[in-house]
Amino acid sequence: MSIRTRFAPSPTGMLHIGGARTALFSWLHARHHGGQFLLRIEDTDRERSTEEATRVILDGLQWLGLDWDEDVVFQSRNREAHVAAVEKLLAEGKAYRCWCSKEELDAMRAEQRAAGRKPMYDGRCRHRDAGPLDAPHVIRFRSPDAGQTVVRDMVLGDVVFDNRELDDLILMRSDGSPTYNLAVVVDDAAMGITHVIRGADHLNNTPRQMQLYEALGLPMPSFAHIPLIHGPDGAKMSKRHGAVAVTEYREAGYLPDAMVNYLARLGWSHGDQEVFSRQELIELFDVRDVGKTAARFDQDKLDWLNAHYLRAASPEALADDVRARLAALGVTDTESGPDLVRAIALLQERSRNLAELASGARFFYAAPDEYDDKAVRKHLKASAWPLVEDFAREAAALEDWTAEAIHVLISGLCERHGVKMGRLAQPIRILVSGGPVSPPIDATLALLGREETLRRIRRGIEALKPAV
RNA sequence: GCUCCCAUCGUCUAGUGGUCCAGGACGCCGCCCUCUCACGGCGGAAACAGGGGUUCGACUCCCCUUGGGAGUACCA
Repeated sequence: MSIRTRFAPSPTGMLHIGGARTALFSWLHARHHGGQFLLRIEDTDRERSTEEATRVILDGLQWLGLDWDEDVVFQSRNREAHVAAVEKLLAEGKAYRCWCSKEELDAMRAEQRAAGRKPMYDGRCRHRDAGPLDAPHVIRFRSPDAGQTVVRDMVLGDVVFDNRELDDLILMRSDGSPTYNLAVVVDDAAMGITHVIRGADHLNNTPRQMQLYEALGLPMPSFAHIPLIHGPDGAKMSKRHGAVAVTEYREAGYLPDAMVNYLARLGWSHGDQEVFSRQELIELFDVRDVGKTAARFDQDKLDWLNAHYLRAASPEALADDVRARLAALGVTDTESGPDLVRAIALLQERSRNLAELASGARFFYAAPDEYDDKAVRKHLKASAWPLVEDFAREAAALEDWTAEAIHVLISGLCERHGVKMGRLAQPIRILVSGGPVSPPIDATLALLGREETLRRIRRGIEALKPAV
C-alpha cells in the first residue's frame, strides 16, 4: 500500500515556522517512500477561519517547495460524512445525546478541580432521561471506561494512556457541527492517510482518536508526533521572538532552500552533516530519526545557512528578486547602470540575505547623497586628498578600465607614496559608495565604470575636501 | 491541580553498556589571509541537570527529585 501523509492546518492565522516544519517532515516522509503528501484545510471553525489565511498557507508551502498531491481538501465540505459517522455511532450505542448546560459543566469542573482531580466530563447524561430532541444538546462519544490505549508513536515510542483519563468527548456541537477530533478521524480515513505526522501538542488527542477509529471500524494509521519548536528563551514560539510567519522570512530575504535545510536540521540529523540538498533530504529522511526534544529556534544558524545558499546560488537566479528589492529602495533603473548580475556576483558572498545584498548593491545605481561621518573622519584626513587627486588624474588616463589595471594603478600609487593600499582604497571607497564597506575596490570601480567613478570622486572632493 | 511528553557544550545535535578525560555545526575568542566587509584556513574556551539503583563497567538501562514543555473547551 502506498504511503499517504497530510498537512492539516486550520486557516486561522499565518503559516508559522512550527507548522512549516511539521509540513516538511510530513512531505519528506511521503516523498522518501514514493507516496503522496496531501493538504487539508481544517476550517470547521467558521468563526475564525479566513480565506486569506488559507491563501497565505498555500503560498508559504509553495514558496518552500512543499508540493502536494491531489486537490486540497476543505474539511467543511465533508460535513455529510461527519454527520453520518456520528449517526452510525449513535445507532450502535457508541455515542449518546447530552443536554448538560454550560453552567452545569462549569460547576462540575470547578468541583473536580477543587478536589484536586483533573476536570473531565463524568458521563452523567449516559444514564439520564433523554431530553427533548428539539432542545439544544450535543452528542458525545461513549468512551471505554476501563483498560488502556497505547499510542505506538514513531518518534516517542509507546505512550500509554489509562482509559479512565479519557472522558466522553463531544462529537457534535449543539448547532450540529462536528468537532475536531471526530472530523480528523473521518477525514484522515476518507483520504486514506496512512501516517499522521503532526506536532506534539496533539499527542493527548491521539488516544481519543484511536478509540474513534476503533468504534467506527476504520483502519488505524501510524502516528508520529514532532516535538515543538520553542523560541530562543525556551518558551513557545511567538511574535515576541521576532518573525514567526514564513512569509516574514521570505520578505527578509531568506532562500527557501536554506529555510528547508534549517527546519529539517531542527530535530532531525544525519550524523555530522549540516547541509542537505532537497534530494538528499528525501533520500535520507526517516521520521524515526527525529529527536524527542523540543528545539529552540536559532536565528544565527539560519543566517549561516542562508549565507551559504546565497553564495552557492547563481547570480542570474537572484536577479529578479534583487531588482525588486532595489526598486523598493528607490532604484528603478538597473538597466542603464552597471550589470546587475555582475553586481550580485560581487555581493552574494558578503551578504547574509537578499535584503542585505540589495542594500549593498544600491550604490552601484545611485551616487551617495551623504557620506558616513565616522568613515570620513577616519579615512579622509588632509593627507588623503593628494593621493585621491593623483588617482583621479591617472585613472582618467588609464588605458584599460579593468579590475586588473585599476589594481595595478592603485598599488603602484601607494608604493610611490610609501603607504599601504588601505590609505587609498578606503578614501575612494567612501567617495564612491558613501561608506567604508564595499566589494574589493578594483572590482567595484571596474563595474561602476570610469566615467561614474571619476564623477563621484570629483563630487566627493567638492563636498568633503576642506577649502584651503 | 491532574494527565502526558522531554532532559549531552549558550544553541542545533552525534552518541544506543566498555571505542567518550564525549564528536560535528552555529555562535563566541585568538591567529593567519587581506584595500574594507565577507569568504577561507588554523587554534581555543564550552556539555552528559541532581540523587539513588542495575552492572565487572554507565552519557547510554530502571527509579526518584528538579527543571522545561504540551494538554486539560460545544478551538483546532
